[in-house]
Amino acid sequence: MLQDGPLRFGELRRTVGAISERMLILQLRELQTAGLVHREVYQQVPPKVEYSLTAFGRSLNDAMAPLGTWGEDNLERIEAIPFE
Amino acid sequence: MLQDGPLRFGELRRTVGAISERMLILQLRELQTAGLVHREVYQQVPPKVEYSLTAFGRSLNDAMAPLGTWGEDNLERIEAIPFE
DNA sequence: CAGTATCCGCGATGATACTG
DNA sequence: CAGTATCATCGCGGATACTG
Repeated sequence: MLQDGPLRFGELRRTVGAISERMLILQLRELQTAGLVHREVYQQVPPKVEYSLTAFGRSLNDAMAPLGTWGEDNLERIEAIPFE
Repeated sequence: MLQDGPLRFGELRRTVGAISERMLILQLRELQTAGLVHREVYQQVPPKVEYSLTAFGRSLNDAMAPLGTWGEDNLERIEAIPFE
């Protein structure tokens, strides 16, 4: 599970790991449009932008938590599934 | 939410709705390989095949239930999200 | 640092026809 | 009824280069 505090773009990138810069941006824009993520721009140099969940985003995060737990509980079995 | 009893291929197709025959088969085979779905073949004419969840499948279904509830609870807001 | 812009391949999916 | 087989398309996402 990811931390819940606001994260800067670079932090997010490192935290998520296996995602290209392009896709991370596209996803963030989409989540923002959907009202799940809030984007806060700080007018300064160097640029600083923080992303955080909205209340709506947190509600979805909560709803997905059991699925995350299931994934952890069944990691071995899941990883044993062959690629078709 | 879908019913949980065994369903025949045609029933599944009608129940799910917007899915091509091809994709339904591919998805079912994949779910079967993953151990989430059980496929029971009845040797008779006309052919009869029933699909049902395994215990593993039910556990995933349970883990996804809260997400389903969230979706229902937020249907209006979700449908208001514009296509990008 | 936090993005944009552009090009491009390839796999996912649809459409259609056929079968035991 | 319950699939399979084949072909064509299309847009997702990777790679790379550039910018305020």
